[in-house]
Amino acid sequence: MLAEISFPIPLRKNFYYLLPEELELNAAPGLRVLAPFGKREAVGVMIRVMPEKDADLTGFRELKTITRLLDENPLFPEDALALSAWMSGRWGSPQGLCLGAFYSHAPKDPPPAAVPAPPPLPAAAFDAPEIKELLDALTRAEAGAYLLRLSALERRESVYPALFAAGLRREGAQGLLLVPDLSSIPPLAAALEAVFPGRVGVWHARLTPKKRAAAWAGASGGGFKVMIATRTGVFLAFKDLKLGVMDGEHEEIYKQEEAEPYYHAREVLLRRMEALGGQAVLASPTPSIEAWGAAAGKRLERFDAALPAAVSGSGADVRVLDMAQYPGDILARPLADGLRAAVAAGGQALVIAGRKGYASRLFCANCGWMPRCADCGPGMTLLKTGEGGGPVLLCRRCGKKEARPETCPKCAGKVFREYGAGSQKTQEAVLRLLPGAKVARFDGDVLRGSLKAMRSELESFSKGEADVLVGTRIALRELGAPRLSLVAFLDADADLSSADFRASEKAYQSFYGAWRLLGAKGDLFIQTREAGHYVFSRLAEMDYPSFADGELGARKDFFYPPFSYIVKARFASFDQRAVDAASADFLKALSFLGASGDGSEILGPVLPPGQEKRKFASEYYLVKAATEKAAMLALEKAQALPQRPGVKYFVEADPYGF
DNA sequence: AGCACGCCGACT
DNA sequence: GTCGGCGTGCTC
Repeated sequence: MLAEISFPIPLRKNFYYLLPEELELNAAPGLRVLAPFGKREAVGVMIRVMPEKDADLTGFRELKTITRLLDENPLFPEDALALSAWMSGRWGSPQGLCLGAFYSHAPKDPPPAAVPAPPPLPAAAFDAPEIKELLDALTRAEAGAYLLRLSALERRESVYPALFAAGLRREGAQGLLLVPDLSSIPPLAAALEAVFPGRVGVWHARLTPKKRAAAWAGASGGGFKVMIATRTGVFLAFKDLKLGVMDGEHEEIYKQEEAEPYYHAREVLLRRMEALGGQAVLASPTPSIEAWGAAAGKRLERFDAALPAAVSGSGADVRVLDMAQYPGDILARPLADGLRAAVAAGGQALVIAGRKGYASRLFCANCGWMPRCADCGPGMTLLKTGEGGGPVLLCRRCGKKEARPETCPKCAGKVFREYGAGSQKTQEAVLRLLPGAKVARFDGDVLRGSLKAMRSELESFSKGEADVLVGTRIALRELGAPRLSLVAFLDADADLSSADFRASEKAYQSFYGAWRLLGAKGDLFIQTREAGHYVFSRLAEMDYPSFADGELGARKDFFYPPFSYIVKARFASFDQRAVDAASADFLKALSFLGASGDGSEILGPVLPPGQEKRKFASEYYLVKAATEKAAMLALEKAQALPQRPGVKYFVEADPYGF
């Protein structure tokens, strides 16, 4: 007999091996095997066992023989092979790498047959009346997929333990709680410990090898009742996974696109829980429009956490400041007044700068002209310190530097103003405004400088020692603040001006997140030069469901997800003709889409601004496929395009970074 | 991804 | 004269 083996390597093919007779009886799909591979031995996963005559062995020099089986039984009770095959087709990474995501953390030696489970302690009941209907559904049904819209003041620490207490009543049933970032783990783990003492596991990428092995054993052996994990936890093997909960479902971090295998943890979780016949809950105060649409289309059942009547209707005041009225100001007058008042009253303020450092944009005070990179297009940022000590303009995309212009090339004006400010410059501006205040800073620079410096800045704010924290957006996520009474976004436009169809959603979500952080009262300031944008007009109500309904309608009108599936294909070369030829290949290979009559379409070519002047040609297309199946076929065809010399190909399903 | 082979630069 | 850079090619 032969065995077809998949290895965790970036190759889209599997390998055939001879299966020794003595292994035949124990061989089965889903088992890990050790096999000679090139000049080494490698661990692969058995895809199937078949008679020799079924394999196409033309052109083979020799067949090697499986060394040994690493597992007695498959590590996954569900069909991990089918899941990884779907994952491979959906996001385009080779199946071997997708399987690797499931199998790679397993210890190489077969896990002991009987894992010593801690004596089961009685699970404490945990009540959360505001989500009673969802708790009832979790208790009643075996299978199901739900969307939980958390209200503005809901605490995750009270809601999630109740979910698991309701969903995991059966002895042996296990739960998985996915969280977007490490800082969420300790408080949630503590809250879950109250319900399942001694039976809560933690999983994230930075575990030491020993802890990693223990966590794996606890999940796969059934010892842990609940595993709380970051993104990769969606691939952990469980003995009896019954309930998967995703916290902060709208967070982009759940989409892995920086390294293969590519996937979206939300989609993998839903698919996996469906395959297991279990339950999934997507939870967020601001659900993604994809999840919102799935609920509207009944793929998810939606529950809204009810606000206690006493607090509904209250919340921080929202002030959108049109920066056209405050030219050149870092802190517009109303914000400056608000900051003074907040600190004077003993409150804390969080100020979110657009970028780190000193960076800002330069514009002509007379005509509004802004310098752009002559080579590649984007607006240039102003740095205080060039090599000669004077100010220089920097292109963030290609790194081009040039001197700050003396006169405006458009109107010959000599007066320039700066717009926007980095965190460092902002910190100085805040110090000038509030001479006696303690101002901490938290951004990428501090982060990279040292972990200790970062912690101390953040902690001084979280403990209430600092009055103001100036940071970039990451500060929002890491934050605890006892007396927070003001949050300000100094430059809200950066996100909105992009080509990303999710730009409005993302912007609204981050404003809403900040508003939520403020709690029952306080001030949220948003500085913008696009005050007319509809995101701002909708902010006053702070009514996420109504915003999401509107956004979903727009997605439908423009045929974007969740109404279509996107595949992005980009071609780049120094030779424009080669790019044209690659584009022609692409359009020809994808011509089946137009013929299908299901509404699928191809958008493009999209050229980066200023393309004509550049020596490097680049363009992209967006395939909007009507069905997942059509998208997967489009992805496959785009990946199979003939490689033209000198052309770089970037093909991506379900892109988030634009 | 590993791991080897392969052909050009600074060193015990 | 060797060690070592990473380009290219292959893995049933």
